[in-house]
Amino acid sequence: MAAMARSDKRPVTVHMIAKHVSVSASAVSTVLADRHEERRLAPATVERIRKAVRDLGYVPNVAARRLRAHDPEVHHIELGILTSFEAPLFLVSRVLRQVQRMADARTGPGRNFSVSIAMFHAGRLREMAGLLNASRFNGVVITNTLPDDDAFLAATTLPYAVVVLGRRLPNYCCVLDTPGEIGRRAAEILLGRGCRRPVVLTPALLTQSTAERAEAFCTTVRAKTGTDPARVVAAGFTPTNGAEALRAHLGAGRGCDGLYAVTDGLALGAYQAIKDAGRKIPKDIAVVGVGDHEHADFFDPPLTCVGPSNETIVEQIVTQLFDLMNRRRVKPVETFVPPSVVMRASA
Amino acid sequence: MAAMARSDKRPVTVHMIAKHVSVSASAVSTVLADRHEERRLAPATVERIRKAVRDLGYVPNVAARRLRAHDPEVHHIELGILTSFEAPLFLVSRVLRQVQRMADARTGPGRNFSVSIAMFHAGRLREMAGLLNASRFNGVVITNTLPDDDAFLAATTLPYAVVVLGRRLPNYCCVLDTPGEIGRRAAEILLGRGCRRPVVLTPALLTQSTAERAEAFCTTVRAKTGTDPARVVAAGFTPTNGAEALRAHLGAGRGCDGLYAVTDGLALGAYQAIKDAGRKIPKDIAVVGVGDHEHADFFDPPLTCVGPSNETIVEQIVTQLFDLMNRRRVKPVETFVPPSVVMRASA
DNA sequence: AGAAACAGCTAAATCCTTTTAGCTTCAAGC
DNA sequence: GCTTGAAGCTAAAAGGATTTAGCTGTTTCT
Repeated sequence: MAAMARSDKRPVTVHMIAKHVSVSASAVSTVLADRHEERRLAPATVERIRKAVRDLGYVPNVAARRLRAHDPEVHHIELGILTSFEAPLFLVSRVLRQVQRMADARTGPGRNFSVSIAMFHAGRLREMAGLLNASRFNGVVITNTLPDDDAFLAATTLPYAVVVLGRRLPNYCCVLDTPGEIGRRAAEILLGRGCRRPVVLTPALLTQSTAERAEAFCTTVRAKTGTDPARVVAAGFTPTNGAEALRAHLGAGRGCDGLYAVTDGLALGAYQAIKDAGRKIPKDIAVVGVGDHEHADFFDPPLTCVGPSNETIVEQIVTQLFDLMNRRRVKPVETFVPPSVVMRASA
Repeated sequence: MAAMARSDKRPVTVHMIAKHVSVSASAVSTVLADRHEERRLAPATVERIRKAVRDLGYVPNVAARRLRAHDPEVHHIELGILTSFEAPLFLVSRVLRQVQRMADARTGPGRNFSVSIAMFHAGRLREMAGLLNASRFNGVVITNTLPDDDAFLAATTLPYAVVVLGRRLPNYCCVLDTPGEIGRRAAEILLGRGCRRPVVLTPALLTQSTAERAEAFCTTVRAKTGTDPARVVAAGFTPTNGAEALRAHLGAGRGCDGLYAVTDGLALGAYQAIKDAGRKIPKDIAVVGVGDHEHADFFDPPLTCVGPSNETIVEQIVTQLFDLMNRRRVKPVETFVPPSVVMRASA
């Protein structure tokens, strides 16, 4: 039966079931909604329909249901946060909560919102259903894209409200931290503590933001000390990757008295490697992260962060998204948010 | 203008714009899709339409677009993970990834899936748009519900594929850890280490699962030692809440040589309170968590966990969800997954 | 002058479901 | 024999947007 459904050319519709059982579409719909009692369908008919529904493998078309079911007096607005599967959800969930808050404030009779998170495979944003023909969302926030996705976006202007978080793309409203600032401040903190052998820890696959942080860090260190910092490259961006990479570096006896990790996941792994090597944070090695981990404050010792200032970023994103939807803003703008520095015990 | 749009009775449709400008709906649609060049609309007309679109505050109806835009040869299936805003996303994102993996495996010509996370305000699941009339999802996984939501679900059988994670509801397929097991094992570990004054740390607002963990823990301790463990209640479930609650307990001089935290967020906060009090983990106070935190392995010391075994749970959920959608399973079943124990350094 | 090309637009069909109003047939009641 | 009621079903409209085919004038070419 299942195989039969699989091999069918077209999706099964209510009409096809109706034809198959020789009844009307209305009868089928009635059964699907479990309202055959109140509408007095004969039990035998109900059974025949049920069987056909099962045998043909019917799956309702939600778009059609929605169109039909919705109250024509109310406006239903669909918002999405688009992020890659591979990325952590911390910032995303903050954005979601804030979007929801603004949506709730505008919800009333005649207007309501649905906010959801949809994920794409990193580098394959273009394959996401309904993106191009605007048939899924009234407005989206896009984040955690890879270079391929950026290229796709740059080449296609999506015909609805789009705010891009953390990337610069000329044809969209973009919100991101002030270029170069984060890496520079991180370098200043480490050098300010007297670090002589700073190290930067990055994942192998750099995004626009991580690349820029590393770059600015190196540039600043070079400018102030004349030499480039060591670069330690982790296989991925999990704590495990970070721990392995740093362990290898420390194990090889190469010096390190200050570490800048371009994501907090890596910093967390670095903590473990540093402690395993018998070094103290911050006495032997000072550590600076970026504040993209929910619990940076509960690291041991608490992690000093130079990073995007999340409240401001989220606020900007949401304001722009709603402005775009109201057509109050027309031209794309780039918004740079200065980094926030949170000094804690690790540096 | 915006005010005007706000006060309108009904949502603005393409037809309303058309009437307003005295052109046909086709013309308006053409302009909305930015295809007026290829379809040779007069620039003046385009401008008039554009102005009306702005003035009337048109927002497209995505359900209608989707119905029209979709390729009738392909079946589009919409899956959702429904969770509350307040809950952490760790397990949710694992479920999502696994659902997506199974969906990808079944995607082909003629069949594709969208998976998304939708959030509800804790206790107000019933207000989620499209839940009741099945006009939003073909199948959902529901989790992180509060008692009010559970009551709502128990009273309403949603007419599509639903799997409930972490709760027992008679009318749905439920997947959850074996009742009582987690708390019991946690107690055994602490008592096995010779703890005499075990403490259980819980949030003030208990869910089915947290309540049960605490209960089973207490029962086991009572059975083996004759006395109930101390109960420390945190205001919420963040690390900060946990730290505050435990600090108060330790500060008051009440004893504690073993701690069971019913969520890892609380355990993380507890670590801080314990260290601040100058006590060592696990020497002075052993700690057991539940493994719902992504990085329990990178706590310092790594957190010993007795908790749901996530791979198994996620696998069960996804299997059942797809079975339900294929109508291969009809009756609701309860699936209990035995807890997994991960001994690390904290106990 | 007549044919062809073009500019600028519209009518109607289509996507899939659900619901409303109402049609047929048969049985019971007067 | 005629009305009434119920049982069991159907036809058709509606929901909003998009697209296809095609219509009406005007201009250009021969």
